[in-house]
Amino acid sequence: MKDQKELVREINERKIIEAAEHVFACYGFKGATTEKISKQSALPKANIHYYFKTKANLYHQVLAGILSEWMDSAQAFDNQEEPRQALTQYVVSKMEFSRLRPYASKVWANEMLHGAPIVSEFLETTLKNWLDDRVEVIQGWIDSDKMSAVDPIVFIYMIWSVTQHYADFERQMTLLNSGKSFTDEEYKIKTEQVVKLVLTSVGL
Amino acid sequence: MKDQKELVREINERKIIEAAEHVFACYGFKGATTEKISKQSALPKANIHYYFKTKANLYHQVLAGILSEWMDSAQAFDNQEEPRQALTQYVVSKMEFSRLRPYASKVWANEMLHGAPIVSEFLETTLKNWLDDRVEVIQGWIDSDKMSAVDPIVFIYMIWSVTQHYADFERQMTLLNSGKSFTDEEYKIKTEQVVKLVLTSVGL
DNA sequence: GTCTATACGTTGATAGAC
DNA sequence: GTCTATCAACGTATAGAC
Repeated sequence: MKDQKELVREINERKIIEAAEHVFACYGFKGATTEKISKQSALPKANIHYYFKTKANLYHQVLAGILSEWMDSAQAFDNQEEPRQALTQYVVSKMEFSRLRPYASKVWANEMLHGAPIVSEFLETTLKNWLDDRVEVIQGWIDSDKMSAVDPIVFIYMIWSVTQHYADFERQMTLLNSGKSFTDEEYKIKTEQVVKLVLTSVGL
Repeated sequence: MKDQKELVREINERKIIEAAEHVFACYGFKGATTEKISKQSALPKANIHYYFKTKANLYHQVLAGILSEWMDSAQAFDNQEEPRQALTQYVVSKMEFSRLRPYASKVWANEMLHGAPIVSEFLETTLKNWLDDRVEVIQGWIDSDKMSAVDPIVFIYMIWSVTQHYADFERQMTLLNSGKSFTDEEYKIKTEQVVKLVLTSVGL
């Protein structure tokens, strides 16, 4: 049984990581101050350093959490054998991630924009392996005439970009929508449209 | 005829804006320091302030330049009457922009990620008008059965995201390509693939 | 117009009382 | 483990010599 202090530590670390993800997403690594994170988490600034030692370390841990979630949602691709079902499920899962975890997506985008200094290794190993495998699966579908012949990499990048756009460029979309965010119902329809475009683009 | 000093001013301002675009793209607004910009432009730090007064003002001017280029490339959409030609030209033009001006695209993406504090007004007015007009054009094509019935907005967002991805996520693509950037020839092929996917997605 | 030296504010991090 | 007070480093901006 966990003692009191351990429990407090867990709760506070979670609070801080959530707050940090929010602040890093909104201001970037440099623009995010430990004071902003402390206010967002409703915890004193010194506690941020007590729990995470440095801002850089906190950022690392935020990214680690995002990577682990990213890999989870990547599994949606493999739950189905047929391209139509697999791609639908994957796109829907990516769109849900953008809807539910926009800050995570933005932190990720920010890290990429600025040269991926922290997650380079993950990209070169885990993600590259995942991508290579998925390219093979797609190539298999193409070879057995289940979808049209396209460059699988270009196709996957299209799925990533179009789905992540709904998180990363949320602000642009809202401003172009007369300042109104999409309702859940609207977002559901947008998701269906995205699925349709993606499937149609490869003849499904 | 311009005198010597005016010429020097023009040349230096251009140098600084180019350097600033590069540095803002790589480090974000906060992460970009006037010292980095001064080194990148090979001009003393004090001159940055002499020409642009504040870092914020310099950032404004960098964004203004990007907006103006953005509107130029937007015209590619209107050079053709038929959807196939218009969309092809537009996608190619967006892909070229990502290839030739990756830093501009990244500064833009960064501004969006962090809530578009500077360009909100442009988005709500100029860009919103442009978008509304293009939505009408696309709806016209749909109504006259020249392309399949899709949500024009979702479709345009797809074009934006997939083309801009090649600039903003350049680093991710390079790392997933065994550390090698795309050659001009490879990029040309990728562009053709993107055009094909976009056209096919709406039945063209 | 150019550039060195510096003032001032901000921020990451810690010491030390509780 | 919590939190206030404070330091040291950095970065923007400017003053003033050339």
